[in-house]
Amino acid sequence: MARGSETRTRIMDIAEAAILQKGFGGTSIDEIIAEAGLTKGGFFYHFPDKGALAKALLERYREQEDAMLDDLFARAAELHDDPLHAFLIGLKLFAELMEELETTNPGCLLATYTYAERLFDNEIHALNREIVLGWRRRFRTALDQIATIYPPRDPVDLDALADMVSTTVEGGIVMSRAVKEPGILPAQVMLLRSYIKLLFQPQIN
Amino acid sequence: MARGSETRTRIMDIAEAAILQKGFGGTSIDEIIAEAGLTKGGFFYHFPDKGALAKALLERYREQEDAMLDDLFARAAELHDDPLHAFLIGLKLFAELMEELETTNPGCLLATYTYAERLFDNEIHALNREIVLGWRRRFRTALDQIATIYPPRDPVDLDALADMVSTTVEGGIVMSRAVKEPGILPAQVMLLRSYIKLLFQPQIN
DNA sequence: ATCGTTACTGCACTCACGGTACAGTAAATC
DNA sequence: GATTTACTGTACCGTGAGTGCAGTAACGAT
Repeated sequence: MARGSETRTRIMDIAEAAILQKGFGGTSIDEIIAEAGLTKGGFFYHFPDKGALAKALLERYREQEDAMLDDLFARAAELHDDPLHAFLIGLKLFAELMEELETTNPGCLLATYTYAERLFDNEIHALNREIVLGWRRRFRTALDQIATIYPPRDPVDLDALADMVSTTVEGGIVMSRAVKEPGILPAQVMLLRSYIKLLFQPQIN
Repeated sequence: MARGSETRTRIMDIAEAAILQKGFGGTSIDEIIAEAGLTKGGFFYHFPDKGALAKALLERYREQEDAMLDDLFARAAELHDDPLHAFLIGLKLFAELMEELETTNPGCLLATYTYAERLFDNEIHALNREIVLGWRRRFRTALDQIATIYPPRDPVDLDALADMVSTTVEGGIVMSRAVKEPGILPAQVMLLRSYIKLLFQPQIN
């Protein structure tokens, strides 16, 4: 049992790194098994097809990402009682994190799957949807708490505003990759932070 | 001469529609030539390889997109002399446009290329970079005019703010696709507009 | 009228990649 | 000691990208 799940994990680690660099279609099974030191039969013992590998990676990615966000915003909440300030601190911490991991861009996997071909079945598309809707719920909860205390200075739909966090991250990754400037992603997160601040912070007259 | 360029255009039209739906890797040459009614030899007469087709599509896309943005913000400038209000009108028009073309998402092609595999060579990556930097210059110019009149209420880097337009569009497309709600993209553009408004509009005390 | 170029057709092939099938086997587990 | 787990090894199939090249119909220029 331990021997098998180790191999499975090793396949997934190698595949994830390769896919984030070269895309899903650009990563061949041959290349994965060569690096993992096993044969084709060994690969297909663990995963019925390449799509199953994709799904397993996406599920693992969601768990890791959720844990990361839970931890990050929990730490932010400890630093400040006020929900607005806690959220702003959370976004700052998030921007700093994005600055650190220049290479292994998070969110990548989801966007890779969204954009890449029909190689993916409905299960993957449903999972993709679930992940994004989970982010919406997460940030919506935080924004609800803020909006009850601080009335927004411009009428906004809080679901759309919650989506703006994900939009900024996904868009920031596309931009960072296209221009090859890793600094764009954290800068965009900080602009989102600036908007949240202006939108909710009471004016000092 | 006319006969040849017509075929070339037909190939590109068919390919673009297929790629925007199914991704680059998910679109086969066989399927393109079947729809265009020609043979493999005919395809490779026009394009040395699939990458050359991708490059031609991206170049054509840039021209169309530039023309669209030129027209849109020129119309907005006609509607209002003030650069801030003209920009806000431009973003509104842009959001409305995004609402109309639910199917053929613009920006798609660039993000598709950014995310998709190593199938693309350095020329394509350079072109991708150029396109994004072109957008940065375009919006930076508009923002410069705004900032000279209206001092921003939060210190922001105007290049990053210019990039925020592209980030919002690219991220909005990823989100719309992932959740399968076409309304997300225009909603995100309107949130960007809200930020620009709050950032530059003088307070009414 | 002919010559050369343009824009293909048709065919035959190679290689990479995803995937299938299945027989055999070493090591761990019951 | 028997069974299950986790593979190896080999051989094979279909699809898609791409090559190579000979032939040819249409058209413009001389």
